[in-house]
Parts: sequence; C-alpha cells; structure tokens
Amino acid sequence: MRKKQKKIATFPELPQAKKGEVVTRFPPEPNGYLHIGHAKAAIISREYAKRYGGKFILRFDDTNPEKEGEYYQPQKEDLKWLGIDWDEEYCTSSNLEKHYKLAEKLIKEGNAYVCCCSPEEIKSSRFNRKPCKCRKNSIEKNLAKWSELFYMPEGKAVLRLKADLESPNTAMRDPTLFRLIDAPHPIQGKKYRCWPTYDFAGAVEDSLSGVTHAFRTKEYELRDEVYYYLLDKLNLRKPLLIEYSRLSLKGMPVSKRIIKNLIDERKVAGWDDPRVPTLRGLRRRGIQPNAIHQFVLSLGISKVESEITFDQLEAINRKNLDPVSKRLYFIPNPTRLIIHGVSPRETELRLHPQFDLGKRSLKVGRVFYISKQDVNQLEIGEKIRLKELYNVEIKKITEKEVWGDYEGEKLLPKIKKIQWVPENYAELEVICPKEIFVDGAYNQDSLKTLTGYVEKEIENIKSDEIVQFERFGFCRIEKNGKLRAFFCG
RNA sequence: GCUCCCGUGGUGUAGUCCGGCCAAUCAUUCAGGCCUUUCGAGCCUGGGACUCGGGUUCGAAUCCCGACGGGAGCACCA
Repeated sequence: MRKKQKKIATFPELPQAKKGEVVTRFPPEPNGYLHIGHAKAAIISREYAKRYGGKFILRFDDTNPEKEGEYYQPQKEDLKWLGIDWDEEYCTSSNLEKHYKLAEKLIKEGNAYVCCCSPEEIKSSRFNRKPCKCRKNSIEKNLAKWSELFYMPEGKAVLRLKADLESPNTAMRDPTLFRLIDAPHPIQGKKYRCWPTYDFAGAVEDSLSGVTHAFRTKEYELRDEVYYYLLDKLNLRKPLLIEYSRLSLKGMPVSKRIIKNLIDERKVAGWDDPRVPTLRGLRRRGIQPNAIHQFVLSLGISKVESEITFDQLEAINRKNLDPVSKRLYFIPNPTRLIIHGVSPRETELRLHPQFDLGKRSLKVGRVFYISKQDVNQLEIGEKIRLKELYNVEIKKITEKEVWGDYEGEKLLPKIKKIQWVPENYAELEVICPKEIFVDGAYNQDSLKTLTGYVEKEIENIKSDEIVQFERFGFCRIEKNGKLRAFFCG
C-alpha cells in the first residue's frame, strides 16, 4: 500500500565517463575523525564509481608525519558506519620509493631542482616572480644535491618543480614537491624523512592508481594547473579533476580546527558531542547514515558556496525514521492527573500506528502524568482523551494536580488526544542539541536538557535505537551506564 | 594588493555548455486545509527567486562587457 515512488536526488552525469571504467577515490588525511564534509567527499566519489560500475579506492594521504595520528582505524569505522565500502585501500606513505624515482626523473629532465633558500627567500622570490640562485643549477648538480638532500637537516632544503615563475597563478611559481620531516610516521616510523607534498603525492597517486575522475573541494582550484603540468612532465596519465564547494552548515562548524577549539574550551564535550557535525556526533544525535546519503545527494556537486540549514537533514531523517520507529509516550514537565470513577486495568498499545512493530502493555490505575504544556491548555468541564485509553472530563486544576472524571471509552469526535504515563513510570533526561553558534557567537543554550517521565517500556528499547515520543519527536535512546535520550526532530 | 571561482525564492537545488517548449524544477521552510486516537508521516492549496546595468538577438536565467556582492588561493598543510 505504501509504494509511493519518491523522487530521489541524484548527481548529474559525469563527463568522459565510460561504463565500467570509472575509478574514483576518497583520500583523507588520517589526522582526525571524519565529519560531514568528509562524508560529502566520500559519498560523491563512491556514488559515481557505483553508478558507472567502476572502482572506488580508499587512500590515506599520510604524507605529513607531523600531523598524522592513529586515525586510520577510526576513519574506517566512521566510513563503515556511513555505509561506505571500498574496493581497494592503501596508504600513500607506502609508495615513497616510487615517488623518489619519479622525482629523479623530473630532475634528470630539468623539471625540478633542489632549493636551499630559506622559506622567506622562497616566499619573496615567488612574490616578485624572480628566480632564486638555486634555479639555474645544472641537472648534474641537482642530482647530486637530491641524493644529499636525504641527509640534510630538516628545513634546510626542498625539491621544487621548475614550472613558471611568471605565472599569474601563484601555485605555478615553482611549488615545493618534497620536504624534510624528522617526526616519526605512524606507520613508517623513522624509515623516511623526505616526504612529498600534496601537489606531488596527490597528482601522482591519482594517476598511478588508475583514478579517472578526481574530486576535490574548490579551494584547490588554483592547483589544477600544477596537477596537470606535473603529470605532463612526468608523462603520466591525467585524471579529470572536478571541484565542488565545501559543505558548510548554519551555526555548526565543520572545520576540525574550530571543533577542536570548542573541545579545548570545554564548550562541547568531545568529538562525539551531538552538537558537532562529526560522523560520531551525528550518530549520537540520531542522524542515520541513509539520511546523510540522501542529504549529500540533494546538495549536488555545484561550486556555489552555500550555508545549509540543519533542518534539511533532520527532515530527511524523520521521514526515514517514521515507518520504522516505535512509538512511546514521554511526558516533559509532568503534572499529576487523578481520575475518579475508574478501576485499575491492564492495557495493550501498539508500538506503531500503521505497521506491526509489536505491542507494549501498561498497568494503569487512577493516577497519571500529563505534560504541563497540555495542562495549560485545559479548561474545567472540557472532555479530553488519554490517547488510546479513555475519555476524561476535567473537574479541577491546581498548580500541582489535575482532577478528572472517567467519561467512557468511546472515541468522541474533535476532542484533544494527549499522551500520558501511568504511575509506574521511568524518569528520562532528553538532550536537545541546538546550533552552537548564533549570529557568530557561542550559544550558551546549545545543549538544552529536558526531564520528564516515560513509559516503563523504555527498558525494552535497545541502546542506540531511535523511537518516536508521540507529540514530542524522534529521540535516540542511549544506555551506557545512564539512560538518556537525544532529540533528533 | 594580485589571481581564480561563484552569484536562481528564507534555505538548498535543477536549468546555464548547445538562447525559444522557463509566465523557471524539486526539496526544505513558512501560511492555510485534508487525513490520522501524534504537534510525526502522508495528501492538497498558497506565498516566495534568475544580483544590478548595458550590449547582441525576433527572443537571454542561459551569450558578451562592466559594476556590485560572496568565497578561495598567494605554505617546506592537505
């Protein structure tokens, strides 16, 4: 009966794409947990590989030992949770020998040179478009210096591409290809100390690993020229570069740096704080992987820089959750309700109004709890219905309690139906994450906590399960030591 | 400062390459209604946009020029 075919957002066709011959990659630097920006990158690449029946590679771009940490495994966990699988996996750091050979080729053909100038000198000669003294060294001298380079102190020299110092594109003014780093590498340890830069490693790895379509964010656009120029000099196949805009969310920092600051300042609890758009944060908040996929797909791959509101993701999430989430009653700000003229009973309620998700049974007496918000709307003499139970006529309302009379079982038209819990309830804390920044300033109320009563049935809900508290919203239940719920729409 | 990229409703997005079928798509949001023992989901109706100014053309969201606005890069980070 519910077969309604919903339009699912898709990406546009890929240029120069042949069925079965598309190879894409996701190349994170293993220096932290994955966030929704990474998810966008991974989903775009993965999606296209799948669409054209091609191959998708996970490549760890771990070429800066100063920054890399032990995040290979956590990042893979994040990807798996997201529902991303890959056909191949490797680390750029395991290909350094190949990189050295290619560097040597560049030098031999006069396309790269060892530069011993200070960073300041390099910077100013770039700015002034003037060659430095190292640039005119002979090929023989450069080859000699290249072999010496491996034994020079850190920061003493670099290998530079001999490109175009006159270029209006600053990225083309002899970019650095290799530099010395003494910090130990998380996998390679102290085996290497001459490491390729992004410009070199990224282009070379894409080409060598067979990538046909390489996606990256817009801020790399100026480096396209370097990418193609370098591969041209190396006589390597050129993948097609495609840029898209970076994902930014309103009031929610995606940048690792800003999230780290928030953690350091104790403004958020950690990398899995529900206010933060790391995959771990989103997971705790109750955002499901399929919603993230649909969300990313709906954004497309345009280059327009935009600030997306979180409610779009929540809306998708809710729709996915609706048919599969159990319904329970939760009462925020509970107020006691005492009924006259009824005897205790046991009742069974469906866990979902349309689908068979099972039932829960409740023992009810004369005492109930209903929410303060509902009480505020009540009038003396009004008939209401305790949802799925029976009707009640309101007799008396005080600050602390409400009294009512039993008014029969028959469903009356047009009366309020409100949720309730019996006296045998469980207490529950509901965490409601809000935007971290409002008008650029930290939002003190970004993590509201609400307490209330919930049905005992909550004990049968598994940790991590998402339920819908009727007339309240969807919440993810967490039970690690402490019972808590996280509001997700 | 220089260079590059981008500019469609409140928010995203399709359309822009190859001008007409675009009095502009879809989603979300907002307003109202229907359905429903939920303020969820579903259904229906409505509001709301081609940054501006020139030009080319019978005709421009689409092409050209200029302005304005936003973003990025100018690292021995990725």
